Amino acid sequence: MLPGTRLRPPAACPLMPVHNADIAAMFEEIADILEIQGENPFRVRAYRNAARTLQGLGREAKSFLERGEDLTRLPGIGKDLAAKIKEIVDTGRCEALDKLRKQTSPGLAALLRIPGLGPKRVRALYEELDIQTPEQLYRAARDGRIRTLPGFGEKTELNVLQAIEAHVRKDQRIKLALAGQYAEPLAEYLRQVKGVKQVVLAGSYRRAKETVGDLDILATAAGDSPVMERFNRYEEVKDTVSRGKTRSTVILRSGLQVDLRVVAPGSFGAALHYFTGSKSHNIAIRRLGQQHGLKINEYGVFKGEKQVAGKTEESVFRAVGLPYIPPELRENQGEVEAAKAGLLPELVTLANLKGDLHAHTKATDGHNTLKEMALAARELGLGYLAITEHSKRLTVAHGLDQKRLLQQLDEIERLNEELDGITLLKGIEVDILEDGRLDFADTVLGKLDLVIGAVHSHFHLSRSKQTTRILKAMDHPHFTMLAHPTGRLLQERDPYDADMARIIRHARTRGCFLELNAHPKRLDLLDSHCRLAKDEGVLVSINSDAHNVLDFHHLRLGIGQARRGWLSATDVLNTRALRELRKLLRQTM
DNA sequence: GCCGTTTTCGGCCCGACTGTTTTCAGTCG
Repeated sequence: MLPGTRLRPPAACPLMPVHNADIAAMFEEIADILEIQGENPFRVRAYRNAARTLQGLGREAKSFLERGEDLTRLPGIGKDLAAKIKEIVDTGRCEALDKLRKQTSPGLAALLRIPGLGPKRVRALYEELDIQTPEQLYRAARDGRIRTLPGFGEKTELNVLQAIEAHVRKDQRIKLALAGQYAEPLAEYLRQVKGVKQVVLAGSYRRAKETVGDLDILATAAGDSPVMERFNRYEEVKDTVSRGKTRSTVILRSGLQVDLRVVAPGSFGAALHYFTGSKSHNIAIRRLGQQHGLKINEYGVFKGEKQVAGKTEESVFRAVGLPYIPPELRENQGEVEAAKAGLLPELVTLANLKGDLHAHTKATDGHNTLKEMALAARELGLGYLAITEHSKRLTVAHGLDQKRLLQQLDEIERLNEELDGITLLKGIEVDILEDGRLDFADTVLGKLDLVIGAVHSHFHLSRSKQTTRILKAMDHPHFTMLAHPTGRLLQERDPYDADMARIIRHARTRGCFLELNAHPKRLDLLDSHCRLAKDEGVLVSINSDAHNVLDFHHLRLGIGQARRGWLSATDVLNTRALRELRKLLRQTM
């Protein structure tokens, strides 16, 4: 099967509410078409920047307009784009996009997604060979027609063929935790090579993004080190995509692409900054450099010919008058401005966590006993652990009914008397039923230290029904915390459609909490939700959702996600000591 | 199309690698 077109979400129709993602998709489409038409690349970038701003906003553009707030205050959005956003929100359409669509073939944007094809080549393929879809491209390449075009050759034709085939086979991104399993051993292998001084995993892996598209590895090494040679001979390497003296790209057997960049030690900081990204953060920093009369590249910070910084990342930031910005914040989502103003948050760390408020045992779908889970949590330095089994409705997980829950509460009490250094809290992960009721009676829920509510069914309700359902559950007097608030499973299931901004505001009103679920598949709240929660003063609990004793290590992933959401220790519920935690929990009951 | 310690025009980040070229365009990150 050919890749077909990776379809964008359809442009919103006038009767449907328009979300930021819809507007962003329309702006991206405009950018694609303009790019193929050979428009001013900076104009193209303006649309892409605006799309990014909208996606990271955390609040609907619609609500800005309803409150009469000025959209041009947002970064990368000026008078023209603000007017287009308003047009899209009001009508569901964008006249400029409609016009562009008429001028071009709808499939061309999909061709841009094929590695090796940029706007120039896509345009040439369209104009010379009338190629409009990946299928047509595949046939043309197979028939040897691509090589006849000026600027194309045999090699390019072969690369196109392979790129399309690879495009079909592989999922584009892999989950952060899985990336680590490939990345860490490879980094360790490189560290063993003669002459190598430092090896660091950079890119989106270092920024702790939920998924990673490729691995970026930075090394410093002596001039005669065989590191590049050894990299290309790593036993998991299947293909070498490109290979130079300072930079190589390979594909591992797993399909994962890995870039290695080697620089001299004096350039380490500049290269690490450059290679960590994000791209738009780097652009912002380089622009700031220009304002200071400096040129910044991966080799250092330069005033004229002279290198003035770059040995460490700190020195790069210092050169442009900024404090160190942690990698997780480098998305050009306000971190540069915050750094300038001295308003960067001191981000939460794993060491700040004093406990975990979501875990399962053998009683439902977990694999270890209460005691084993308690001891494992204590081993990691946690002082408390909430046991939060599934409720009876979740029969697939062997959810607890009232009798079994009460038995478990007794057992927890006995264990708490027996164990030192860890306290088990009595909880439940209760199902939020379709109508917003909870899957247990008040009398039972009242006996618990905390009640975590979760949606495990009816994922496809309309936005308004889903939102109402969750708000109603939160209104329940015993409701403490909303678990995995978006319900997404990375690369498996989209989040359910619910108004997160409203849910977060409601949590503030009700005095309850939101979970950041640290499971490698979940990692929700999203970063933008974390920022919203922080702004609203809603505390977030970073929970492992452990189903066995090894799962507590997932907390590290949750911390990465929380840091990307700008959270400090004070913004996180389970950084509190047990006594203070109990006080906070009681306030919600 | 955005933006302003070079502010309403004229800039807009910067370099490596490949392939098709004889000096560089295109793509990528």
